[in-house]
Amino acid sequence: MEPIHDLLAVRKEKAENLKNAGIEPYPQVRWPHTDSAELQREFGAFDAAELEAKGAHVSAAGRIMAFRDFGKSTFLHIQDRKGRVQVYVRKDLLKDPDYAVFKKFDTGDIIGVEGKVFKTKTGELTILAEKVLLLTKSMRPLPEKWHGLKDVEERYRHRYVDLIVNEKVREVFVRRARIIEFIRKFFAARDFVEVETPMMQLIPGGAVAKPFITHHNALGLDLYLRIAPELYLKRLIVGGMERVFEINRNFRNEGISVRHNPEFTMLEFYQAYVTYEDLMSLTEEMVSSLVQDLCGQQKVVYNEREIDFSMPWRRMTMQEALAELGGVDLAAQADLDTLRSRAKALGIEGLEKAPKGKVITELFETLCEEKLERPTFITGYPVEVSPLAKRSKEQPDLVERFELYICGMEIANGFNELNDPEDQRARFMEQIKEKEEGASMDEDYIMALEYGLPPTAGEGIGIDRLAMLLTDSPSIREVILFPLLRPDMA
RNA sequence: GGGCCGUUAGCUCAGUCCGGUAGAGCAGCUGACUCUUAAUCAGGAGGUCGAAGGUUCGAAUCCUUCACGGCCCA
Repeated sequence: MEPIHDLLAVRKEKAENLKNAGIEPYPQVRWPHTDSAELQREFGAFDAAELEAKGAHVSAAGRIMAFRDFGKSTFLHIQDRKGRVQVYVRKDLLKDPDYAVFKKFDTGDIIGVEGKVFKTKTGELTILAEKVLLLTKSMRPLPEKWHGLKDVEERYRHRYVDLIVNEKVREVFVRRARIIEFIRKFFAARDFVEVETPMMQLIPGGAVAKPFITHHNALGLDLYLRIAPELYLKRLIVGGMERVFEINRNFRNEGISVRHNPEFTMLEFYQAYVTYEDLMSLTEEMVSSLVQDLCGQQKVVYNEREIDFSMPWRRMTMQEALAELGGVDLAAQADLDTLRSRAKALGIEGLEKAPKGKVITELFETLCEEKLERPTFITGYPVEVSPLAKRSKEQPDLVERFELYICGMEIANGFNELNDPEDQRARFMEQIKEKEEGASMDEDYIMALEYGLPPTAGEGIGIDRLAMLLTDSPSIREVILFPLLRPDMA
C-alpha cells in the first residue's frame, strides 16, 4: 500500500503531542454555532465602529483552509458548508488554549472558535478568537490553495477532497438537489403520488438496453437491475393510482461516456386521461419554471452557448427535422434501400436487416440530434423504435410520442401508452424476433393491460442530463457524486 | 472495441522533440514578523519520473507491452 509519508508522519507526531498536552484530537462534542452565511447576514452590513459598539460574541466552526501567520498573531480562514469566515488569533487575547498549542494546528483541521466579531482594516468580517477548540485533527495535507485539485481522476476517486477544495463542485451538487426538490414539489402540487418500484426485476423491461445481472441466494434466482421502471409504474395506473411519479436509479450495462454512466437517475411519471401533447405542455412548464426558479431568468449558458427556455418551445416531426436539418426528404426518398445506403454512407453500421423506422431514426439521430440546441420537441416516431407507445390513428407506422432535445442532448421521452393488450403482445413478439436487447415477454404486464389501462400518457426525464444543462457541466460525471471508475491498481 | 492525448514531490506544473547527476511554485519543516488575505523575508527538507521489459556506456526522455484517466469515434 501507500508508504507512510513524511507529511503524514509530521501530523501524526503533532497529534501525539497534542494528546500529551491534554488536547483530544477527536473529541465528540456538541458545538452550537452560527454558520458563515448567517454571520455575514447578521454582521456584514455594519462598519468597524458599529461592530465595535455592538461587541457581539459569536461561535463558529469549520475546516481550516489557510493560515497567514505573523508570529504572535495569525489570520486563518475556516470553511463550513456555506462558505468561509476569517478568524484572527492573537497571542495576548487567546484565552484557551495557549497560543503555542494553537500554533500546532494544521490546514485541514476542523475547529470551533469563539470570539468577538469585528472588521479588519480591509473591511473583512472577522472573529477575534478568545477560544479555539480542536474538533477533528486532519492527518493529510490539503491540495494547493491556489490551483486546488484539478486532476479529474483524483477528483472522482476522492470526491471528498474535491468537495473540500472546489467550491464550484459543492454548488453543483446543491443545485442538483434543488432540481430534484423542485420536481417533487411540482408533481406534488399536481396531485401526483411519488412511488418506488422494484430495482431488482425478473424481467428487465421498459427500455431497450443491456441489463446488469445479480443473484438472490435464498431464492436461488438470477435477477436483473432495472433498466427502467416503466412497466411497474403503468401497473400502478391500472391499479387506479392515476398519477404517479418516481425519481430513482436505472442501470444499463453499456458503455461509459460524457453522457452515460452505468447507473443514472430517471424521473418517470404517468398520468391517466391526458395525452402526450398535454405532457409536452407540462414538461415545458416544469422545466422553464425550474430554470426560472434556479437562475432567476429564462436564459442559461451551456458550453458557452446561451439557451433560452422561454415558452413555447419548438415542436417538429422527425420527418420535418430530417428535411430541415438532415437534408433527407422522406416524402421523396421513402424507399428503404435508398435510406439504408444513405445510412451506410454516413458510417452507421448494422442496419442491413433493420426495419425502415429504425433506419429513419438512426438517420435522425446522426444528422439532426446535435443540431437541436434550443429546447425542441420531436414527434412522429416510427412504431419500430417505440414498442410501448400507442399507434397514431392517422399514420399507423408512427406512434404518438415525443422526445425533448436541448443542446443536442436527449432530455425527455414521452408518449401515449399502448394499452391494447393484443397489440402489446404482438410488439413484444416483434422485439423478441428482432433479438433486441432486453426484449422479453412480460406476461404479467399483458395481464395488467387486460384488466384495463386507462388512456394514459407517460414520460421519462434524465435527471443527470438536466443537471448537466443547469450546472453547465460538460460531463455526466460532474453531476454524479461517485461516478463508476475502474479500480486503481497503482 | 478503435484513434489521439496524458500519468514527474501532498497539490499545480516545467523537463520528453534533440538520452548525460530530478526542477519550480504552493503546502509542510526551522527561524523572523501582532490587521493579513496567493501575506512577506531567510534557511533547509521532500522523488519507485504510472508498472514491467527492451535498446544504450548511460533512459523521466527512445522502443514494446500493460494499468489507469481524458477527449473523439463505435
